[in-house]
Amino acid sequence: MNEAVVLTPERILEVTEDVLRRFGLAKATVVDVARALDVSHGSVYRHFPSKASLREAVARRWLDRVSAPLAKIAEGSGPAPARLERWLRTLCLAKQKKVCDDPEMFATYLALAREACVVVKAHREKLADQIATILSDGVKQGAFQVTDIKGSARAILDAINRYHHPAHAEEWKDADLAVRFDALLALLLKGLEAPRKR
Amino acid sequence: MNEAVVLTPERILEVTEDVLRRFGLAKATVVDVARALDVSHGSVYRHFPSKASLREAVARRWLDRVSAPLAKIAEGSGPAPARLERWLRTLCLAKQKKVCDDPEMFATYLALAREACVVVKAHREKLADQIATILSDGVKQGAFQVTDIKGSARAILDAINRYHHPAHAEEWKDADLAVRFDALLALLLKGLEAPRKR
DNA sequence: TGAATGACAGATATTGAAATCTGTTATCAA
DNA sequence: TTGATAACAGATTTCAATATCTGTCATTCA
Repeated sequence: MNEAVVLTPERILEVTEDVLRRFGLAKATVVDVARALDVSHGSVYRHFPSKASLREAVARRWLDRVSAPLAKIAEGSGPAPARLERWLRTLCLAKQKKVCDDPEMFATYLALAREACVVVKAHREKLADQIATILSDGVKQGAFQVTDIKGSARAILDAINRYHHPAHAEEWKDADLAVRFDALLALLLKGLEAPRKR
Repeated sequence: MNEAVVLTPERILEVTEDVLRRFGLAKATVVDVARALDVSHGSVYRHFPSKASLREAVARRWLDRVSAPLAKIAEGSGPAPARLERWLRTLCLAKQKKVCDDPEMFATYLALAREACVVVKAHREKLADQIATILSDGVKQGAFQVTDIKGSARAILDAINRYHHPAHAEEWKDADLAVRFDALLALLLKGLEAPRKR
């Protein structure tokens, strides 16, 4: 089964993800990971200086799966308003999907978010950068009137906080979620809109 | 000390608040409350059917102290945009102040919010109603262009979620809080703004 | 020589018994 | 008759002993 496979950080991350999915964050141990890799637990520490940093690396890798497809939308072409709307909807749907599809990894993300972990902050900053790309295009297209691109990008991300931050995941089951989200998007897009040339 | 004072629900709520502040939510018991009232713990159950409902009643009373001053602003007069801004700022400042001034009661509020407690939902609904009052005035004044008053009120409350929801209290210490909040308010107010008559 | 192991110490989690809490009610006293 | 108590049962928490985990490092092996 476990043949002479070279132990790599990537391999450790894969297996750690599996262990987290199986046991949950609270019960998963470095010893579990080592056992699954058929190595001593000391070997894991050659690649990750602590259990906490292993946990962060796994979360970072997992969150990158959320932000990578969004980057494609952000860097796309076409009218900026439609692109921003698509980006925002995609982000929130992706997070909503993760709750159902990958509950234990999502719980890890929630735990890290509660700890104000740098990985979650970096993820948020990456998302804001993507929004800023779209805003910048929108200004060039004359579709958006935005003076502070980065500040507005962050404001938008804050504004939809309730729809993508893991602390609010339970609320994503509310029957009126879509209606409320639509109303918020409409308000934000209107706030970004450049005056119509008449 | 404890003379023949009639045991009333109001009195129980006051003392429960004191017990919560002293011991914190996790350690405070009905027996503690009864002891502080110099009655048997069974007596508390004559007025509140369970520990949970006592906890909720205390939280409701405490949250009413947040929403009551806001109602005064909402029902005030003057230009709706300025009033809405003042209302939003007052809400967020009040919550920020509670974290420092009343940490144990705030922690109780956080715990209830995490449980999707009806008290917290009612609080949120009350806040949205107050925003709707201001929006309605703004529409009458020709300052706001809003088609769905209630929906927009909820959208606004969602938009500032990161600045008033207890789950985000740790983030209220961020150095850039004020700048980010300002940017968000500007965006929201612009989104509400009626077209200028030219 | 670089990677892995296994032993180790201190930290943390688990466990089962004991203590305490929550909610209830028969009884008592005013 | 109403409000309070104290006793009770089942549920939950606490506690101290034990087990396990985290992180480290001397030793071994390929």
